[in-house]
Amino acid sequence: MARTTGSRAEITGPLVRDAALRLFARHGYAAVSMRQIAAAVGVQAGALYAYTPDKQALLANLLTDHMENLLSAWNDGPAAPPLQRLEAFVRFHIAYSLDHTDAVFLSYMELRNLSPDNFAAVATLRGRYEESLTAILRAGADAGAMRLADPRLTTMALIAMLTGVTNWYREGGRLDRRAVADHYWGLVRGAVGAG
Amino acid sequence: MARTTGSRAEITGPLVRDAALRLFARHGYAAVSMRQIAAAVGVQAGALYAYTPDKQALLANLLTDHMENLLSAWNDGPAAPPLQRLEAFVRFHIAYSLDHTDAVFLSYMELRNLSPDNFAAVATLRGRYEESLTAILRAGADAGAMRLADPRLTTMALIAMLTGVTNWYREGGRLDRRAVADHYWGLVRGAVGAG
DNA sequence: GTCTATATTCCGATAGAC
DNA sequence: GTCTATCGGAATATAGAC
Repeated sequence: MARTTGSRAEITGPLVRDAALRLFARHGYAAVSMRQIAAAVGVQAGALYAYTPDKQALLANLLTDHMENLLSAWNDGPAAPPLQRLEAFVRFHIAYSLDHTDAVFLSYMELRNLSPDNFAAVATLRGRYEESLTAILRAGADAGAMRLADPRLTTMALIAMLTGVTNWYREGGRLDRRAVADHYWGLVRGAVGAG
Repeated sequence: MARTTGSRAEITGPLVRDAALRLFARHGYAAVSMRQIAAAVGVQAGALYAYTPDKQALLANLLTDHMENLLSAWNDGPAAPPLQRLEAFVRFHIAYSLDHTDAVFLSYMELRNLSPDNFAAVATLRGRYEESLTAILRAGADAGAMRLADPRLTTMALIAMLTGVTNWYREGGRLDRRAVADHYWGLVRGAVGAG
């Protein structure tokens, strides 16, 4: 995979990020060396420092980008009925998680390896995403379409349940994505008392 | 914390395991050095090798022990009504998870750092625990006490939801353990169609 | 069982040539 | 922008004294 010298900034940058994301998710941030990332890209270790000031910034960048992408991909429809909004959230969260397994895994696995500043930034974004689900639940409870004891606790419980799909789902397995999402939506609907 | 020389095998062994568990959970297996573990215990790094052949075995030992403890702590009552068994499982799983946060976190965070043999051993134990929940769900569905589309998927979903409590619960927070367990049981009951 | 000392390897990051 | 080469330090693990 080694190449002779040459300038390919436009493609090398994303390749570095892709390789780092994959390796960090697979082996853990601390277990992956800059040399391994470089080898996966096909350059020497020193070349990576043209794209990131250091290893820590590389991680922080991956995590904040993931959270921002997640937030901008989720489009709530505040005018729709709460149950419809909730179903959309469930299906969106599952699909997005399965489409970005590495980033999802990394972003609740390596938060502890972020500097305080970077951690705070990611936590804020995550809080905003969680709050968007809480708002749906509150609206549902207020409208009488859902019956739930604690919107905040329910938010945490549901997100953990939905994200957990990445731990066991395998493409080509017994259930396809549609079937999985249908089943999870059934569970969620029951959990919020809208069964 | 450094001590002068002396023989304290009986207490040092557990101290090494405790320190390793805490540090691995906090910072990640790869990020923790044998020197750090030794410093936490109050010995020099070389002394650790009287208790473990290497770092990898230390991790494997912690994870298999955790799974074995979990399995032997859980006592199902197969004769009781399914809903009662399910409630007992929910309360047990939450309580046990909150009592062993570090081990729980570690055991689904550092599986990837196990050798294939050690991984297979842990996966088998985990599978047995999961199966004990699946059995309850099947019994509930057969008895008509629960309404669920897929016992296996429901097992994975519920365990992820319940384990997730370790991500946000804080002692002395807005809700105490009892209230948390009550709310989760309400969510589970709804999810399995027994609301 | 624990210490000190060390062999060996690898790490992140930088310097300077091209 | 990428290379080669290297600095300074820290890692796991071992050897031998006590």
